[in-house]
Order: sequence, then structure tokens, then C-alpha cells
Amino acid sequence: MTYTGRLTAHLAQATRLLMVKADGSVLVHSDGGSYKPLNWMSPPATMRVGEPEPDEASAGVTEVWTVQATKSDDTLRIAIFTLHHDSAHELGTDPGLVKDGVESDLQRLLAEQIERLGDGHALIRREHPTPIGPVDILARGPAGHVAVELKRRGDIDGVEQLTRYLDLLNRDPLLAPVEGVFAAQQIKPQARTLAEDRGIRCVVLDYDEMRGLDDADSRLF
Amino acid sequence: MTYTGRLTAHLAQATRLLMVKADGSVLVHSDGGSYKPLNWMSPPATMRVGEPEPDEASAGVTEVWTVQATKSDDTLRIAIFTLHHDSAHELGTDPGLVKDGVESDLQRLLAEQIERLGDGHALIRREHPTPIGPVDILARGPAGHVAVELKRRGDIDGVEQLTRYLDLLNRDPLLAPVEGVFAAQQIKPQARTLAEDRGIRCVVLDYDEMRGLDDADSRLF
DNA sequence: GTGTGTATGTCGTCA
DNA sequence: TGACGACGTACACAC
Repeated sequence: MTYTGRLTAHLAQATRLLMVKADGSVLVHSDGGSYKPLNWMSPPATMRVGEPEPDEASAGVTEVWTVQATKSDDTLRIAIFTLHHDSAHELGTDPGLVKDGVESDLQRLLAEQIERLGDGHALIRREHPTPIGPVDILARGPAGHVAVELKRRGDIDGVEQLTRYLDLLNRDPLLAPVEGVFAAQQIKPQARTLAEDRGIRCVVLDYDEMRGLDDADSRLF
Repeated sequence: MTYTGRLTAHLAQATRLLMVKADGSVLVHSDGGSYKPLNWMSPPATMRVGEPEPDEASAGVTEVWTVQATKSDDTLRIAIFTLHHDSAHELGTDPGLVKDGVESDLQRLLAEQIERLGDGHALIRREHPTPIGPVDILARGPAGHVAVELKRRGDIDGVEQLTRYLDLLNRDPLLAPVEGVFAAQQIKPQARTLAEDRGIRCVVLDYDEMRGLDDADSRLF
């Protein structure tokens, strides 16, 4: 099996599970690893079943699947030796997945519980727009404004992002001085070091606790 | 179907493809989307098939799969209504995937063809270590040292990364002045603007051409 | 459509 | 084992 596209990848002969979806995408799974296939073709694509080359046929290949991406020239070529099992099913359209507990939930909760940043904080707005993107939360603090960058996992990238926002916001005489707060469920040591080096405060958030408070609040009304 | 773990996700009743791997991982696929399942459990995990609750049974549920992660308390619960098809196969161990054309290949090629940075460049080392991570390529240029950050796709993150390295390297009197070069197969306009604003040179690399040269070189020996 | 930020990211590597 | 960066990242959303 060979994939040619953004890179080139080869896969030796073995027993595998092949999945062909309605949109032409093809997945090649082994009996381990996580949900990621060993090799695949993203939709939209078209699959063609053809004859093997003579040398392949003599090596035991019975058929060859050629999967061609519609938009790019990415190609996946699968040589079939033995078909252990084959089964086709019509699944129909799928209702979507409903998620809960992603960054937007965290943002909503922190906006409601803005005092987690410290005493004397008041929410100004979520998703405060700037030319380089929205600041997650803008608040008024005891000594000026506060810009909050929110992440589930606080990584060095988030600190860089917040730094860019702060540079910009502090040029606005109506807002300056603006303090930075890096809030996340978990903050990596390197990110914390960088943040504190730049005078950015780090706040670790407990999602379960915040959600608990939120539920309690809801019950009051 | 419900997943409880880092987040909570619910999936309505529909016809789907369920895959259970040898390591206990479970994938729930619809007949579209890319290779990512709608919902899944990562290995290691254990699956248990049990009876539905009475209210579920009266709604038509025939069995309930409970998938429990071994290391965390992530849980995936799948209510089965109808089994359209069931098939089990032993796949055995899998030979690995062989890739070609990833960043390490690009790095090796650029190290060999360091003159692509311009005349008068000489390689010092790849993966030059610094306290904040390795510099992809360090070279001697016509006017001091040159630090190269290498990406397949040149994004703003890469420029930030290189900037951090340059700040650090230029504090070393043995190395300063260090010029920055941002080399990638493709450089996003925003990344280019930021880089040039910071005096970082941008170099676009043609992988196919570089590989061609490499093959030609190999053939000489 | 392109750019930007998130992800139950996943996956390798290296301390 | 945990941090860190790459990924054929994929994916949603704003402009």
C-alpha cells in the first residue's frame, strides 16, 4: 500500500481492516493504535477497483484499489491479496455530536465567576475584538483593565498570543494599563515561566468546581 | 451513546459502524467525515457487554457496551438497538508505516545543501541545543552566525519560535550577531510580514528539487 | 475561499 | 513518565 501526496508513505503486506465511506474516503486500520488509521484518503475522493500489474499478480495480488482525491493529486494505492471478509451497509445521514466542556463553556463560566481572577474584578465583555483577533475576556480590575487568555491546556503558544494582545491593548490610551492573565485548567511549567517573566499572572481553573457553582447558581432561579 | 471524560459528548440513535480493536479501543464511525470517528475510546481500555436498563429495554435497546479507560476514568457507553452485521477477525501484529518527506528529511537535505541560504554559508550543526529547545540548523554566514528555523508550512508560530531563539543566541558573545532565517516549503503571508518586520530572512524550499539534487548526489558515490 | 484558533487532538522524541 | 513540537494534523468559525 502506498500513499503519495504531501508526503510518501509505504505499508507492508498484512491483514488489515479497510473502511470505505459514502463520500469516497478510505481508511486503513490495524488492530491497534488509536482512532487514527495507518493510512487513509480524506474526502472527497473516488475509488476505483482495478487489475494488478503482472508482477503483482504473480506475487499473489488479486485486485488493486486506487483512491484518488478530488481536489488534490493525492493518491492511495492498495494491493489486495486475500479478502477475508466483505460487507456493505447503508448508514444514512447522521445526527450530529453534542459536546459539553470545551473552551466556550469554560469562557462562559469564567465570565460568570469573574471574581476567580481576584477581588475587585468586573466583566466588561467576552470576545473583545481587536485587529489581531478577539481577546477571550476583558475585565476591569482593581488597577486598570485586565485581558484574559483562556485555554484548556496552558501552553507556550497561549502566552505568545496573550502577549500580542497586550502589546496592542496597551497602545490604546483608553484602556492602558492592561494587565494580562493566563487562565487554564492546566498550565505547563515552561508556559508559566514565560508568562511570569513577562508580568502575566497565571490562574489555574477547576472546571468541575466552576460547573458545580454554575449548577448551584442555576438552581437559585 | 455517551462519552464522559475530558468533556461530555452525546450522540443520538442512528446506524453506525463500531470497531473494537485488540487493545480495547472502540471507534464509532458514521458514513462520512474524515478518518476521525464521531466518538471513541483510546487504548488501553476494556469493554464490557451488559444488559440495558428497563426503560432502555422498553425503548428497544438490546444490549449496552461499556468501555472503560484503563488509566483514567473516561467512559464510553453505547446502547445497541439493532445489530445489522457482526464480524470478528484476528489481524496479528502489524509491520510499521514508512514515511518520507517529513521535517526531518527536509532538515537533512537543507543541512546538505546549506548554500540554499545564500553564498558563503557553512553548516555548524543541526539541532543546536539551547535552554529553550534545539535550533533546527546553526550555520556560519558571510556576516556572523545564522540560525535557521525549518517548517513544512511556515506559520506565525514558527516566526515566534525563531524570535525566541534569536533573543537568546544574541546574548551569547561567542555567537552574536546571529541572523535569523525562516525556511519552509510554503510561507504564509502573515508569517512573512512578521518575519521581515523583525529582520528575519524568509527562504522558500522546493522539496522535490532538493530531493532530486540529493538523489543525483547519491548517484555520484 | 482564506486565515485563525481549538482539539477527548494523536504521535514521536527526549530529558 | 512528562514536557514539547510536528502532524498528510482535522475542524469550526470569522472575515
